[in-house]
Amino acid sequence: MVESSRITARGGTRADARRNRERVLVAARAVFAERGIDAPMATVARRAGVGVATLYRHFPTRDALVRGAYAQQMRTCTRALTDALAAPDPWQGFRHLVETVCALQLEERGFPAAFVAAFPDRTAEYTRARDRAERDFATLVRRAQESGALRTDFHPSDIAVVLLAHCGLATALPGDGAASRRLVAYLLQSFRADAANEPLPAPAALSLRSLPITADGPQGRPSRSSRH
Amino acid sequence: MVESSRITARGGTRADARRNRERVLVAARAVFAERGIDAPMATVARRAGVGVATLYRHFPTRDALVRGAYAQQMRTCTRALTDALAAPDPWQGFRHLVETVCALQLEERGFPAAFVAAFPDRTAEYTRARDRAERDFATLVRRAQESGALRTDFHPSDIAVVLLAHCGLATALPGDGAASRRLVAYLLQSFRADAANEPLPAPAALSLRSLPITADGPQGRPSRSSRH
DNA sequence: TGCCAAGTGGACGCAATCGTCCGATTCGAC
DNA sequence: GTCGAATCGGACGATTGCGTCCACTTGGCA
Repeated sequence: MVESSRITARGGTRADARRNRERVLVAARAVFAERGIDAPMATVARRAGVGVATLYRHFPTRDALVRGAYAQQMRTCTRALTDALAAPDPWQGFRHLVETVCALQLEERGFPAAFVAAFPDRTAEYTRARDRAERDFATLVRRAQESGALRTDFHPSDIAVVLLAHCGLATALPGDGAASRRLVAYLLQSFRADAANEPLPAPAALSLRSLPITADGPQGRPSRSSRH
Repeated sequence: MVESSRITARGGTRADARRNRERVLVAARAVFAERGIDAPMATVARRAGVGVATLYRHFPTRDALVRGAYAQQMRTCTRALTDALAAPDPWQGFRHLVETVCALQLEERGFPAAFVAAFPDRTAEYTRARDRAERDFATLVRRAQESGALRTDFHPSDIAVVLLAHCGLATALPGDGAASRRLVAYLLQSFRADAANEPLPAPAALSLRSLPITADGPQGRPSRSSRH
């Protein structure tokens, strides 16, 4: 995984190309934050100070751009999962993981949509990473349940429910930390074993990979017409 | 306000016009369910078997069409609130209200977006209805808290958090009853007074009317490019 | 049955966005 | 400093959706 390109001495790509790529990513995050993940590609290019063709050369599709823009955040998520597994108290690890991912969804507007959009991604690398994340998370859940803190009827697929719900909230109220924290706190409390006073309905049993997001995905903004 | 048209005896409008209006509403629900609330107006018109101009005459803006399409569901919501207030056990009323609205959000795809989009509506009628709903709901909350079933730190604005989160879930997983029920069950359990084992963060204190939805609203679908 | 306004439908002009093509420019090795 | 190649950026044609205009049809009262 070291030999991706070896033309120009070190780094592989030309210096200006690399610089432009970075500029595009910064601009993409800014534009996505302001106008949503559907913002015109040309807007991103203009903000980055590059031409449209340059943008398309670096990122042939919108998905590629989105993935590139939030790669850092995605890495943070997987690291949070690793940390959670390493934590001495599995419940604290679990709790911290949920809070971290939700905070991430909140702070970088546009990331929530990118996050759920990445689930069904077919890229080999992503498939592997996702499968591993699923396995790790299931392990974390089992440990937290064995420690007696997490209710035993919590199902690993519940995390998808939580993330999708929080994604909806974060998208509707961008940057509203109070609402986000409130929702997360309610949910975490109901996940505690000592809060389980009633049986739950059957788990949704979603596989992260089977989310039908890309099929038609979250529907667009309620409206914005009245331009007359 | 009676003499908008007085040519045709009873009803005010001509029979075929009324029939077309109904056909448009049915088509709108169908199309919104399939392609989201942003579906082209022309598609709705075609499905209804009418021309675009006819559609625009009945519903000058997309918002008007959306409002018309889900007026019935909105009425169901307000009735559910009335019923909840009338219920002998305020907690059961509260619980039933939440479940009803969420079930409604789930069954009629496109309704969730319409529902949250309607919050900041400036129509006089809607403003009045919304204010009344807010007052009634606050009353319901107070009663449920006094009965000892609802935790005392539940804030009326939490309902907005719940509905937005559930809306996100319902939009991402249209028709997935299992996920919806699961989320609602978790949340309802955490609202019980006997589940309150930790203090909550501060409430989001949203007013339904101040939701910044229309400003830029829920961001579009994660992507769908790759048309090449 | 005949009249006329309300109602209807499709075509049209406008605007936004997409993704590609091509000439000009810049990089960096020699 | 020079040259070849990679890169750049704007323009372009195509597609899609919006909302209006206008000529035709239809409903229902006289």
